[in-house]
Amino acid sequence: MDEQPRLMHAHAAVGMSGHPGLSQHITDNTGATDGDGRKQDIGDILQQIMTITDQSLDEAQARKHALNCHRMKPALFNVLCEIKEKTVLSIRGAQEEESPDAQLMRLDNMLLAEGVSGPEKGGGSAAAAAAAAASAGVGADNSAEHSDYRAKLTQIRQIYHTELEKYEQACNEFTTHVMNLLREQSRTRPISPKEIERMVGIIHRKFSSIQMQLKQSTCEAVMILRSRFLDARRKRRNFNKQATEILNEYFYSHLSNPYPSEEAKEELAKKCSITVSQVSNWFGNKRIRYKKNIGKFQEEANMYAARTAVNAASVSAHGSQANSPSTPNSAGSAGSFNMSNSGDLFMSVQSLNGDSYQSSQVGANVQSQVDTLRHVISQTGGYSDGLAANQMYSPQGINANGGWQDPTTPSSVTSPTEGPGSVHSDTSN
DNA sequence: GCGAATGATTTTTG
DNA sequence: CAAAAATCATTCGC
Repeated sequence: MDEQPRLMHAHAAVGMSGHPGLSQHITDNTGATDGDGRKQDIGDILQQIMTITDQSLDEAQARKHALNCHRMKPALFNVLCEIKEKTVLSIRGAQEEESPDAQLMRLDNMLLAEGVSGPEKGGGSAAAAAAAAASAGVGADNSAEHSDYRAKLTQIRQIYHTELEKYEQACNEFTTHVMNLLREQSRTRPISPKEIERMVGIIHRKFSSIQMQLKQSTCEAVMILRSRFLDARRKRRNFNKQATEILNEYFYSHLSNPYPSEEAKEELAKKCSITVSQVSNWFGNKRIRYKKNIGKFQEEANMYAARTAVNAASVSAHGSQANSPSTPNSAGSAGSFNMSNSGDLFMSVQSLNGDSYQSSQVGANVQSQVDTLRHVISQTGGYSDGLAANQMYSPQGINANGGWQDPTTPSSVTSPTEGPGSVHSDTSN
């Protein structure tokens, strides 16, 4: 119970509010042990702190100035800075983040690829480049088709750039502000330049994370725009008539094996001014749709077969080595040639089929139809110049299951499977 | 406006 | 993996 009176004493001292020298007296008065002395020191400091509020501002300024002018001040400051540095560093050392960097790079690359964040500022050129890249090889209709797309892309670009600039400016402003503040405070607080640097780093990281969000949302916007405007399904255009004719001609003249090789596809693509994959699509669609309903395509098949026959006839008439059969440029040549002749040619083939052939009656029983046709084809194997005959509306390659045999083998028009001589002509069947 | 046609994409298959 | 089959999304003719 010795404590109580001393505590009371301390309180009393604080309450007494006063002179700096007072503690001295108290210490002297109690005349206590070492421990007691330290406690007394704390009381002393407390009291000093409490008295600060009572001091006038001028007095405080004067004290501050006195402190600043103290000869030991710089040394003390340095020591404090060092200690702080060590503590802060030890706290900070643990965390290191590299993951957002990769993502940021991905976003940057994408924006660059999309022409949003390109080096050039003139909106038109970048957008045009992007549009050209996006629609490479589609054909002649891009400029009008993608003007809307380009406008929207430019809009996104502008928003992106203004926002980016805004963020950058805000970042710089904030950074300089904080730096100034810290520099000023470093006169009264132990703040080392390194710490300021670190602070700037933190600020930059924060702002770059905001920037990343901006970039991400820009990317999303571009993606949505892309899918909306460049999705080929949405912007489907029918091929022009000439292209369709060329494709159909190839298809029906290779009906036994309508699988154009890569080279053939390339050539067709070039001729039709479409892409190779479009040719592939076309043939895929054509094969499946033809096979599904041969009857529906019979007329078309006949037409193209006749045309091809004309072409072949014209070729054979002009000399065997004049025109390569692989270039059925019939659109022009067939027109000039005698069209009725082709009709006769076809009619004669049709007549070989006897009474069974009628385009309207097909469909009911595809299986029997296929069989019949196959039979007819085998009978017409020896027909005239050969070239045209076995190419004519001849699904002989279609097997019982409705598929073309051996689709992997490259097409070869000029090598029919059946020998013309092997078939004896029993047209009565 | 409707349905067929058609080019493209997606899913299945061998 | 390429082709078939199924499906989607658009165009076109009526």
